[in-house]
Amino acid sequence: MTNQDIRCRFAPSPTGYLHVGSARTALFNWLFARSVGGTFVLRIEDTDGDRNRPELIEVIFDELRWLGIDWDEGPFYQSDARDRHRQVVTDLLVAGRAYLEDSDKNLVESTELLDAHAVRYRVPKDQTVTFNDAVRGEVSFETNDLEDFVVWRSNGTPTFLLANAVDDADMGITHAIRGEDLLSTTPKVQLLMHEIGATPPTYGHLPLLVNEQRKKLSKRRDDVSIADYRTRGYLPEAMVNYLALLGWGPDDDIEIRPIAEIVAKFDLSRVNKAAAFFDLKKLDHFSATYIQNLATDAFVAQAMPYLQADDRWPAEAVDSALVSEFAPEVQKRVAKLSEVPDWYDWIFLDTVEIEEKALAKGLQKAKSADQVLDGVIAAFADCPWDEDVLNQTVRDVGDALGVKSAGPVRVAVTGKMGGIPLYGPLVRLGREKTIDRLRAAREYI
RNA sequence: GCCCCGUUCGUCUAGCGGCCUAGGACGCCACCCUCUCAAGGUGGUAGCACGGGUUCAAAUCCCGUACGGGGUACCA
Repeated sequence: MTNQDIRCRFAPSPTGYLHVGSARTALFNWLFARSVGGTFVLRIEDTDGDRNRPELIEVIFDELRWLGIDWDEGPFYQSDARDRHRQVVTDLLVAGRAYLEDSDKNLVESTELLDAHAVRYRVPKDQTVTFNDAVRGEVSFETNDLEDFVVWRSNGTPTFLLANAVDDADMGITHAIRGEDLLSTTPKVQLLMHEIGATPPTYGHLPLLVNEQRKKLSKRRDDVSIADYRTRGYLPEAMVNYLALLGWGPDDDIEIRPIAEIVAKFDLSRVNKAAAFFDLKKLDHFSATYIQNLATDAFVAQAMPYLQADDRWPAEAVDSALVSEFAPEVQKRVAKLSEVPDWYDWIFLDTVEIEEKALAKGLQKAKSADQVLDGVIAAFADCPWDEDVLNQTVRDVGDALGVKSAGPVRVAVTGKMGGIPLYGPLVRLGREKTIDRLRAAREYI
């Protein structure tokens, strides 16, 4: 088999939104396929009729595309192979390799029986199922530890075990890369594959992604929806880069790098075996770095929707030229796009509300803040409205009083203790609004 | 309970018998820069779970113990 013959797949079941664990599995399959020049197949495992939510299928595709994970074949739907699955179960029953649950009949005398009875596979005794896992090495199970498992539900649908085995065989999948939570289902699936005369693919079980409690990430408990990260304005490149480093690391210690390099470096056999904690702090660092490296225009284009959607001001109030002017300063300060508006708010707002701690620390407790504001108000009344002049003017007022003067001014004008450099935006804000804010703040002291 | 898997700084990882008095990154701390907050720069903090082997030599190989996790559904 050459690398071009390698076929792997991502096979999600549409029972929920795409979450980071699934996305990581999809990514590793994709990285593996791309790194060896093989084929990446997308298959939707929609056999569980009750828990299926068809409306989520498109959403899953959309999230994959957003992440830049493209597929070469598919999407295929497991439900389309229903007849094939039914035939396999029937063959198993006829051959005596499986039996109907809650029924005396050993054979399928009428196919209707398959709509009312579950079917269990007759697990052979005294066998050892051994396979060479691409990431964990040799793993083996005794069939005597396996119960006769259900391959067909009484509602007339195949279970994951059967559908997965049949589909992987029929689609010529050579490598099944999936989460470690599926490791113990492997012997069952392999047994079924042998029953239908197929050669099982090479399995590669990825270490689980876990939370602080070291438990498998769960949709209920943990914050794991890819869609949520997207909404919050994480860049997909950062997300993918970070995800690629969970359970794997390049040998040259370079972490933040283009996906093409990751593809070139990726090696399935070097994937780790131990569970990995999904660390939001590190993701933020990756995202911040990617945002910082964005060209100004690209950053502005991506940030505009977040600015326009902010309900503190009308969308029309967001002037892209103005956004652009201070973009480089904002880029250095955000980890995700949803944080952007808070760095610009004081520029778009007519009046600002002074934050509680800024009021206390920056104004009321600041030394001579009242005199600073009085001095600046007076000086700003007729000085040239220029960045350098404003800067120097505030300094002079402070020097005359022997205190640091920029703090109170910043709090008065922006309502916050910290922010992007003050004087450039002040020029754009204008003399009138600036002085109004200084006067308003003066009242609080 | 039973089966399976795992264990390098707090976290993600490099390491695949000598290059390791264990490297990088995030975080944290300090300093520099600075109108603030950041960014950036510099430095620091902290780890091979434990016990036995094998070997001239072990983070790396083997066995055991402890701890953690996954599975044990007519979910996947």
